[in-house]
Amino acid sequence: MATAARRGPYFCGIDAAMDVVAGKWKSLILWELHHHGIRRFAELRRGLPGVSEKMLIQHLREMEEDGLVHREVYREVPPKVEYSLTEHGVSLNVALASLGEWGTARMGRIGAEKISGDVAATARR
Amino acid sequence: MATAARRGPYFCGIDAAMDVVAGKWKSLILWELHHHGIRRFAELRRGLPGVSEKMLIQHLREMEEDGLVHREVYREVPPKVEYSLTEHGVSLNVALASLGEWGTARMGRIGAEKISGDVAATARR
DNA sequence: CGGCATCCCCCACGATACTG
DNA sequence: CAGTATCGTGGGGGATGCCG
Repeated sequence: MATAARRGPYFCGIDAAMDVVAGKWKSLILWELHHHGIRRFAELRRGLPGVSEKMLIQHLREMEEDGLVHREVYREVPPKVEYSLTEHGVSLNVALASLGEWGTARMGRIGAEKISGDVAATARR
Repeated sequence: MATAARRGPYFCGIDAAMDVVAGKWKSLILWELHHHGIRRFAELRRGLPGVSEKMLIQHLREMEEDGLVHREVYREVPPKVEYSLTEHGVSLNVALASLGEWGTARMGRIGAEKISGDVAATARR
């Protein structure tokens, strides 16, 4: 069963926000959806090298439950499902922007490498 | 041995930032140190109800290794150790501010409760 | 006071296989 | 294509006890 966020009680706002973003891939899913607007399941998979099918769907479901992601199902053959950010999800991404800049600066500071596009999934421990 | 951040490679800045903040209490430690400036070990413990001694010291060491926290040891009897944020740690906290506001807003949205205590009580705007 | 050492548990996460 | 189902595991994290 998907657990999603524990929904409190929290120590403070950061605690509540981290709860929703906790999970190995959630912030990356946010990032991916933010930059592409709408993405199909397979597109998301390709955008997140190394993610397993199971974790991707699980995180997506939890984020949907938390009101961050919208899931649109098209009853066709072959199946087609589109994921996008809700208003709430967009606002979270905006709030994450400054953190992203900090992280980028830190990467330069410590000389960390960046995973570009479809470079090896194995790069990630 | 403490692992601290994996130090890359990363997908993006958010990835790098989340890596450093990942851990059940790290963001809360940041918050606590930010609002009190300098704190002794026992003070931090009291400010984070529920944290175990082991996790607190482990997270503090990792954050020190990541350059976020400064550890000042006084060779006295009884022992005295003071923790504070480095410049880098302060900048991370600044970057976390907007996320904290988002989380606070979300708490209202979903009707989550707040853990009352030193951390929450000292939060002011 | 401020740690470090140990034991142990749970579950987030991964791998694999199958389905509408 | 977009999922389910199931099993196994690593390590994050809790509890407890000892030490300078």
